[in-house]
Amino acid sequence: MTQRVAFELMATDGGARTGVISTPRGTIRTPAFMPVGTVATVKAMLPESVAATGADILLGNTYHLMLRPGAERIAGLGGLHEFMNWPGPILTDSGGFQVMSLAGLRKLTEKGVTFRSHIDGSRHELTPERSMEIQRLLGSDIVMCFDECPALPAEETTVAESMRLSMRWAQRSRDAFGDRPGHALFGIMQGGVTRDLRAQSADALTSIGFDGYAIGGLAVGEGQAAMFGVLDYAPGMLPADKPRYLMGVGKPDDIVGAVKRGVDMMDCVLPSRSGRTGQAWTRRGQVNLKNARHADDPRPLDEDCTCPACRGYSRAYLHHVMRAGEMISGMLLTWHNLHYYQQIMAGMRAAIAEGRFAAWEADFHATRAAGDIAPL
RNA sequence: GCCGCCUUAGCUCAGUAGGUUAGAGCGCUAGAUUGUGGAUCUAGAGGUCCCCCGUUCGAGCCGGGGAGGCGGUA
Repeated sequence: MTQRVAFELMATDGGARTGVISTPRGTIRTPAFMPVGTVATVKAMLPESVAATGADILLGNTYHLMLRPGAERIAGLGGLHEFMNWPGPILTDSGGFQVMSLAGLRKLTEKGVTFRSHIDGSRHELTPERSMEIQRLLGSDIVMCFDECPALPAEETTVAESMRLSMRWAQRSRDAFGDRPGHALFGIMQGGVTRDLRAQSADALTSIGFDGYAIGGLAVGEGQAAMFGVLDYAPGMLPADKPRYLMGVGKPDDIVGAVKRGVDMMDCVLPSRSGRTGQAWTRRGQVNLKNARHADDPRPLDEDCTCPACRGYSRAYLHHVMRAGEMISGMLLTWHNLHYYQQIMAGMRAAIAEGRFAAWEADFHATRAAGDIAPL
């Protein structure tokens, strides 16, 4: 396991890029969508099923796994890959985002964050050093720096101070991570929707030096137009020879727009969470299977989709099991959504490689604009 | 037959010293969800307050009669 994590850029088409990230645990085709497996499970899915959708890499989460079952316990059981039966690459989020979104009574200092668990109220401390240790114990292949992610909109001075703190934490993360062949450390750009702050953040990160660079602090309330506004310049501020990871994004059209602007990796809870709440994402846009109009519809969700939900079940059945709260509803729709997301990624990779991304994107939008199939 | 209790939204039920437009939970119809709490939030539709008569300026509420339900009893 002395092979280094490396990124090879294969082709570009406009701003869009395609390539391969190689790791000792396998290769990651980019642009890549990473299903989220927060607590050592992609909810409602077996790992082999997630792989069958076309996913090369999963996300795990420092915050959730440190609280339950505990990083030391997972290390004692052979690491996260062994523990959850996913042999491929895993990227772990550092916990900064969850401290913002979940923890109660958190206290932020230069050193790190003290907070109370959302599970049992117990007190914990997370610092860049501890986050690096937890991600090492988990055996993460791609480790994320510990950062702070402010919600938008926020005062520019607040965003600036937060960004500078995250940059100091990035240096401490880099120092604590050390040199670990076979494992990568990604820095996280912050700076909200202010170009100058994004530039300062990019400069800080590139002077430290990372194996890849994430764009954080987006899709947190600013809206797609503002997000695309940042993505029009942010990827270009990062080294072209390293992967660029847009964190937490997004809806299918967010993903396409991000790849168009030079993003190589993304993750989002949306396909899996939506799958459990009845929202399907298809070529034709968003379809809510809980809606009454599907109750008598014998047609598949998408007749051209090859996922198990579309091959074997009617809209009426998906509607029924979703309304009845049956577990298979979350399984089928999650599978479909993850499958569709990976189809988008595969389509973009092929189009970029062949220099026809613009045509692919036009078709993507035209198919969506036509809308869902007509009600019976 | 007699006695008691009950009848308010699709369901289960609140609601009176008699006072604008009668409420809740669930369900239903929709919406939101972006580095996952299988979480949560938002909005909407829906009523002959069992029926009739009366008292009253005014009745879901008070009086009389009737209908239906549940329980007890002969």
